[in-house]
Amino acid sequence: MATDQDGEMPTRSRELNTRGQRTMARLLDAGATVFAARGFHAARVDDIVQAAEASHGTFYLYFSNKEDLFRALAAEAADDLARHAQTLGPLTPDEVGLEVIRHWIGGLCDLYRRHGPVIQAWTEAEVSGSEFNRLGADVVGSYASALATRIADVDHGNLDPQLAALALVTMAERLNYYELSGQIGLPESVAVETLAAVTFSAVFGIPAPPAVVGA
Amino acid sequence: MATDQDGEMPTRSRELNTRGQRTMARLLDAGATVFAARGFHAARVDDIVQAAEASHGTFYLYFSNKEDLFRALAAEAADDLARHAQTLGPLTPDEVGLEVIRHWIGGLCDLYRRHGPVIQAWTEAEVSGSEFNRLGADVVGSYASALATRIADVDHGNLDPQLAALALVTMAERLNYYELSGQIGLPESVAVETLAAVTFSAVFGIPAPPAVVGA
Amino acid sequence: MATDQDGEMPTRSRELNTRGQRTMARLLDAGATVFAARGFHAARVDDIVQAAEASHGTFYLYFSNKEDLFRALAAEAADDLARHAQTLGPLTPDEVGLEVIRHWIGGLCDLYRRHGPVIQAWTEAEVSGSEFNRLGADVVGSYASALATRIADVDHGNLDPQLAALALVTMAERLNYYELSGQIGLPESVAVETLAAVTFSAVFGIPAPPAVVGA
Amino acid sequence: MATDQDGEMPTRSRELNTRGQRTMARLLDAGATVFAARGFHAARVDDIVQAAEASHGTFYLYFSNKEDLFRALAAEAADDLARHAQTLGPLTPDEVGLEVIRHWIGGLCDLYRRHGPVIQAWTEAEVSGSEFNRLGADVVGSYASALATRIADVDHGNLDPQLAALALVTMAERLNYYELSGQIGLPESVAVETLAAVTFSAVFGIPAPPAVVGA
DNA sequence: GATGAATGAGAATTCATTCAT
DNA sequence: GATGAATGAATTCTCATTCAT
Repeated sequence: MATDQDGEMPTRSRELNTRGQRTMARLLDAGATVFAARGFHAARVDDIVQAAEASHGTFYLYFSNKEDLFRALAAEAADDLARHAQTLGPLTPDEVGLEVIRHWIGGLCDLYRRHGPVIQAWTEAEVSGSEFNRLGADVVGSYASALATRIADVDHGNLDPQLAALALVTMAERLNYYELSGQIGLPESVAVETLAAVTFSAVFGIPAPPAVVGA
Repeated sequence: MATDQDGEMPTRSRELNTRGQRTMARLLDAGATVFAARGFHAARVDDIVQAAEASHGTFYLYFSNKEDLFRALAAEAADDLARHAQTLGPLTPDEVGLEVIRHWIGGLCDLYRRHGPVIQAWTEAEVSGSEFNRLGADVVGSYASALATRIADVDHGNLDPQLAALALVTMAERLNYYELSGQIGLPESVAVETLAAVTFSAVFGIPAPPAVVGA
Repeated sequence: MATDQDGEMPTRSRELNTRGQRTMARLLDAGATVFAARGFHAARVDDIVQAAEASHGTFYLYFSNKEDLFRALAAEAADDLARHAQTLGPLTPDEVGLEVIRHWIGGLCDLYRRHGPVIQAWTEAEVSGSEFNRLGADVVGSYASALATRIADVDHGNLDPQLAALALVTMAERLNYYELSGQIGLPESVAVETLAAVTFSAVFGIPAPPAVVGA
Repeated sequence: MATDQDGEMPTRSRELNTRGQRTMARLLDAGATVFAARGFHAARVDDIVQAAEASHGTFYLYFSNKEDLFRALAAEAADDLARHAQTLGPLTPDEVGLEVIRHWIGGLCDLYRRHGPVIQAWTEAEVSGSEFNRLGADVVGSYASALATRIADVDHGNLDPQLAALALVTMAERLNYYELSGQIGLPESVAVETLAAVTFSAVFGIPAPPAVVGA
């Protein structure tokens, strides 16, 4: 009756009682840590298992392989980001509008920081065409279309809203990446400020109002 | 040009006669192809050797390992890019300035397209701290400081030139990445136009002059 | 009846109350099913446990391992067969003698069909020298000596009764095997008829009397 | 160009020079030995590799897995047997006919003895429906149809030629099996004699002529 | 009696690298 | 210069069995 043939889904197919849930959580945490430290490819199941203080067999009780665990982490990150992407309100060419942008990008940066390791690992996770590429593209797409909608409302005619939105979003994404990867070290607040200012200028074709000190 | 950082150097120390040069070229080509197709980690020496119609032994005659070959490809790409980064001239708040930006970004896009596979592979090549990360950061850094210099010349005071330049360069880089990876398909000319317009707005705080048809 | 050959005996030593008996029966049934479906080696304890809707722990409450459960099934089959082997009466060179043979072989076929999965699995169960080989040899031996006795009674001098009996029994066994394994599909009645006719001819050196229609 | 995607065929895809051929032969020999000693399931790649005095890696250079090596051995055995099956000439109800049968069955026994380990292992190799079952059924089928043709020529009307032939062939096969597996020890010559006599009786419905001493 | 989470030894497989020819 | 057979360390994954609840 049970069609036991497929490989992928030891997880979530079983009702787990408290002990099991805790073990699974431990494995997920360990996974996040290890992926962050070594990247997806270099991470060995053995590393994760050790970090989680579990046995090899236990790992495969909960996940069918390294990718399966990673998928769980990635899905969570993608959900959080996609949900946040929708929160951008209408934009006005004034200090209020700038604050809206600043707040939205700030939220993006926060999430990036929280899920950074996973996001970076999924960039690396597989080559063109993998499910993780799609996941990444979906997230970027969510942000881009949210922003595109607001740009289209303003529409001063000089920009393709879709494309401009995409460019601005990738800018935010990538600056976060460089910051997180430690290759370039800058205070976050400034980065958010800069990203917001560039976005504002691009959307309205005017300089961003001067930053209010202490904002 | 390559300054042989370490102990690995079976080659380039030897004068190669014609046959040897051709074999080496074949291996480099094959490497570029294979890295493009499968990414750095998934690429096996065996793949490269087969694509080059050479033997395993031959590979190790020219390169000390997979990374060594990749380094050669990456160094070439990095050189080309770093050289091009320097070509940005002074910017003016008019159609001429826009054209300068457009041309510079266009060149960047061309190079990205030419060396794309290698660039993507080096993003993936290794995690935080690897020599390839440094290489990538260096390239981005070259572009960013070239642009920062020009922004500082203008200086309308609302932006940190370093940071804004960095943001704008990552935007260009990342949009190219998405275009190349096929996850998002858009006509190049438009992308260049959009990147240039956003950059122009950011630098001068005014809308980019309308695009001249056919530019 | 089972004389517990060795140290393994978590069960059968204990009086089981009704619940326990039912659980054990469920496990035995599940075992038969799973061994039939996947063979001895490929059958996992997990498969059996799932089929029996029991837990892993429960399995080891009743059997010390997979082999132990299998032994129980095999012993039952072997008992049935050995008992039936003894039921062959004296043979006469006429229609009555043929009917005796036919009936005996028919019974063998019935039992083979009932216990087929287990019989097949024990063929596979282990290589040369295992206890299951011995079990199989014993069963074949029982049949062979029963038949040998009757052949010796007739003794037309051209055959070694032991050997001929063995050959004829293996014939019956193996034809059943092929039929059961589905590799060759033939109506049972015909198979019994053919086996009986060949046996009759071999024993008496004359053709079997023509089959009575509907026999 | 090379469609490198499938798993199964490192072998025979490469032109092997002498060294390679010898290694492959060593692995095949070792495989036959190990399969004979432990059976298909219990045989580990490691056993084979040790017997062949080769390394683990070398094994996978020539075969994609244990099954692949076994397939090679099985195919050879099946070929030999299928070819021999065709060599049965017309049967006459006299000493000559008996000799023909005796010779044919003798050949079968010889081949069984030569390829016995493999034949036994393939019986065990996998459960219902595997390619090895089919192989076995094919071989039995070849023998059965060769014999069926000769029985049909005689046709004394009391037997279904197909079925009788099948029964007689399985008898020969299985008696060999028991002999080889050592569960029952008998001099070969007698076994052949008995098998031939039973077959002769079944085909012609008369006793086999007395064996000529020294035949 | 029953459960099912945890264990860990064991087996398979891959692939970078070496080396004799 | 070139070859390709051989190597073996590293890694993944499976499954019988135990044990705390």
